[in-house]
Amino acid sequence: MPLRSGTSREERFEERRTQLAQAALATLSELGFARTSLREIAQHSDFTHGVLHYYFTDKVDLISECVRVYHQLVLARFDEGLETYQDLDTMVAGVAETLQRTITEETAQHRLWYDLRSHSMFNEEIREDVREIERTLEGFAWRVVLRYAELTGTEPVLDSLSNYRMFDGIFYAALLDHMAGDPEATDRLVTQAGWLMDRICPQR
Amino acid sequence: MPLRSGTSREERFEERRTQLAQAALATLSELGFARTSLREIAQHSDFTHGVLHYYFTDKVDLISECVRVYHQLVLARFDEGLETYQDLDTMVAGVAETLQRTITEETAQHRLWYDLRSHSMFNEEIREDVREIERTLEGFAWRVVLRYAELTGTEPVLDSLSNYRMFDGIFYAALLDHMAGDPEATDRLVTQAGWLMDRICPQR
DNA sequence: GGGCATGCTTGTCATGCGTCAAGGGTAAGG
DNA sequence: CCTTACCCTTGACGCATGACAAGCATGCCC
Repeated sequence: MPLRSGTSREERFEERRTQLAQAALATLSELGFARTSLREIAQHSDFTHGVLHYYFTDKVDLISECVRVYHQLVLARFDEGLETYQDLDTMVAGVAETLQRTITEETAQHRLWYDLRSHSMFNEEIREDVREIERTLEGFAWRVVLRYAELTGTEPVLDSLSNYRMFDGIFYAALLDHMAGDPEATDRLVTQAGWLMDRICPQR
Repeated sequence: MPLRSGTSREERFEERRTQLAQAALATLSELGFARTSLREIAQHSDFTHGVLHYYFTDKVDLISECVRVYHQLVLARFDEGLETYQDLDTMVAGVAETLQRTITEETAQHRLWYDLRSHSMFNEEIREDVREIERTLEGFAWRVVLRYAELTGTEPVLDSLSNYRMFDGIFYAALLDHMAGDPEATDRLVTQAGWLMDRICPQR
């Protein structure tokens, strides 16, 4: 009966849902939204396509769960220490390295996110989930800026939302360039981010 | 035989292709990429689905033509006079008004563009077409900045590509917000654009 | 150890897709 | 007036999809 004793039925149910959503995420990030079918998802997991209908009422339900699981991943990834940066040089180098690495190594995940956000333009059912993730990203971007301001002894002259939007703009662009094979994409991103940061936290 | 006498076979062929691509664009901007089928496109035109295969070898051929037609539309729209702005106040007001209007009135077309760009992440065949359009947009954004610099007697301190990417970032964000029902989306865009512009063309 | 709920598989259904072939209507040219 | 070339419609195909129902296996409980 239970896969793991000591857990209730509901817990096990939720656990499986999460597992399946994770498998679905892997497929989505490879093939993109448009090409991903339920059978394709099942094939990339240890199950068959029928099980998806046991755990999800329909495809939209699955996708929504995927978005929520993705959100958790985003949260987990960005938890890592901003406070470890004790001086400006370390932070600048660290952020630059992180940007470069995440663009080149986590390309598929970022691509999935932007694909998802695009689909929220046409699919109202996932729109709220997407905005929730955006709020998380906005919060993260803001914490970076605040730390930078702290280390430079300055004050941000831009609001949190605008700040996020501008950084998101250059990040998305760098991702697109990188995927198109542009070798200078990440360097350009770092330069642009530095430029922006200095304008958001101007030295007196 | 000919729809219009005085035109060659090739010309008429190209003309029909363009017409059909325009009809396809209308459908795409309404339903989005994922939901648009050839039958759906035909149903929104004066023809039946079979004709699409007479004028296009396959679906990718159609989409490519759509992107090219869209590009022409973009070019046409942005041709309107930047040089009519004779002083700074007129320009600021004019650009602000244009931004507000295009977001609220041409929502579907912008949405289509970002949908298209997203799909270029997974569909390599349209990637080059998309980049071509981006170059056009970049050029337009740069001309706006140059005109602004001229009227303020300043010099841009950012390169053309970075400039485009940042403006595109806030524009895309405003579009998403507007579609999500946020009534302040366009006002925020104008504010952000002003902030950015002043940093790109700083007063000495 | 028989009964039974749970978890997963298998097979099937209708639908809609891209593609294509065959054919009809129409107007120009002999 | 008849032929011919062109443009478009119709209908059909093979296939993939989301959804679902029936059934099988597993392991707990009485």
